[in-house]
Amino acid sequence: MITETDQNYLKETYALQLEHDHVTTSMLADRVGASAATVTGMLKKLAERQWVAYEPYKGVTLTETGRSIALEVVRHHRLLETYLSKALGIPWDKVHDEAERLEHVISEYLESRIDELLDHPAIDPHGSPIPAHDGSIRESARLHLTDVRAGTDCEIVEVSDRDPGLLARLDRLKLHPGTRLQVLGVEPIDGLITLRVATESLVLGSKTASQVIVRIIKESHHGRVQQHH
Amino acid sequence: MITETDQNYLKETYALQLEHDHVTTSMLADRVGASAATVTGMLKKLAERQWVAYEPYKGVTLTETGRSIALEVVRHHRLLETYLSKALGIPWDKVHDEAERLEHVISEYLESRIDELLDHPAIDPHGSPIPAHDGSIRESARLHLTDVRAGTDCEIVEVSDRDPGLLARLDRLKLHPGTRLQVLGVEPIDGLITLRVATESLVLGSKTASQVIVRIIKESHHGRVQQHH
DNA sequence: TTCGAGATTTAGGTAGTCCGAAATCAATAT
DNA sequence: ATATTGATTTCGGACTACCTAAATCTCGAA
Repeated sequence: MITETDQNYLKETYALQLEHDHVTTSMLADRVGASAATVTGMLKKLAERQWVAYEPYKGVTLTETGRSIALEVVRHHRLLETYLSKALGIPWDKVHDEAERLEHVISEYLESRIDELLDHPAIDPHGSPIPAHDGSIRESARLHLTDVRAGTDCEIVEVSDRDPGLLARLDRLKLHPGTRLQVLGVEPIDGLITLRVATESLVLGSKTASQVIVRIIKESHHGRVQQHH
Repeated sequence: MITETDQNYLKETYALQLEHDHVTTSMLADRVGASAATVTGMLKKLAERQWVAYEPYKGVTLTETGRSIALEVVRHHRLLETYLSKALGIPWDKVHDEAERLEHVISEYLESRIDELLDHPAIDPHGSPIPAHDGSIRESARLHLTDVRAGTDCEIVEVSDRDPGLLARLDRLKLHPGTRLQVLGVEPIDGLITLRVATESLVLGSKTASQVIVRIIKESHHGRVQQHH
């Protein structure tokens, strides 16, 4: 039997694999909010059940089975976020925490009712793609705002949903998925990024900017886009 | 910290107290789906936390604190059933199981959004009263259809929500909260009850009839209403 | 009033998830 | 090549919720 804990470990492993090519015990410990010792134990269990490939001291990778379990949970999470936002009018900085608990308990039947009612949405309120029922998902390139050169025109594609404070702030600054912006400058030491959004200009710290994923509309002439390390 | 298990034990104890004046270990074991031994252990724990008064070999009673925890869970359950039925169009024989899992994980905030959206409903789809936010609830007299004399006119007030098969059957027979009916006869040995609903007449077994709660509209002349044992 | 039958509790055990502390490993700097 | 450091695993232990089997209690029938 699969528990909520299992689902969370697999879901976070999936999320970490998108951002890093190597997922470690401590990264997972940080995400699931348990000690490294606990995570080691859980990874052994998950490996036994063939949901992850686990190499002690090396790290962890989802198996095909593990990935599809993770995607099912992610689908629940993102459908719920979308539903809570659209149907119940719950603000976007509150939907994540609620969905985090609901995602484990809704039936496949309720999932499909919600999906129909929303007319099979493709993205959630934070711009993240919602996996289809069959587990297919378009994982976009994930270009972080911190990695964009000065002079480039972009559109916000996705913002991290896990920090309500960040979301409330982005909301006040009118930075949402779909928002167009131009990177005016990148301050090299502290990584401060100056943006123009509509007619206003504003400055973001690198912590905030790293949580914003964009796609390029018009490249700067003066150089190439840096890759996210 | 209060767990989902705690909530379930308290909720079922509350439900049993409405139907019986004495709640025993085995009744609770049956409801929560655990062995009697497990229930004994849990009752000791719940008593320690002052949520129930527990007298070994005698039975269990909710304390004031325990009752208000139970009512909070019941409120979640019934609001969710109502929401799933009205907003999502989920049939009434499916809402119970779904609500059973959701009731433990919705926030107070989501609870109040749902309550507002439904315009503070007083009863759920099965006719059960929804406790108010402050824990107040009108617990009606609970007269079972099995205890009504022949010749009496009644209206269905409430039907048990926990057996989907029963609900599907009642639905086919058009027996819902609000339905008017007349008891034509009670067969004394097997307890078969003959009803007239609108222009049709039908026969119910006592198992089914015991799950239907009615209120009397016009008493039979020929005797008094028997009390539920 | 004693005896059972049935209900209940006690005893002993399992599985899952977590912890801190100690031991071990890997990778880097010297 | 080795020592150190930081990450990781191992170890021993805690807690919750569950089980079965055995012991115990309660209460009604004889």
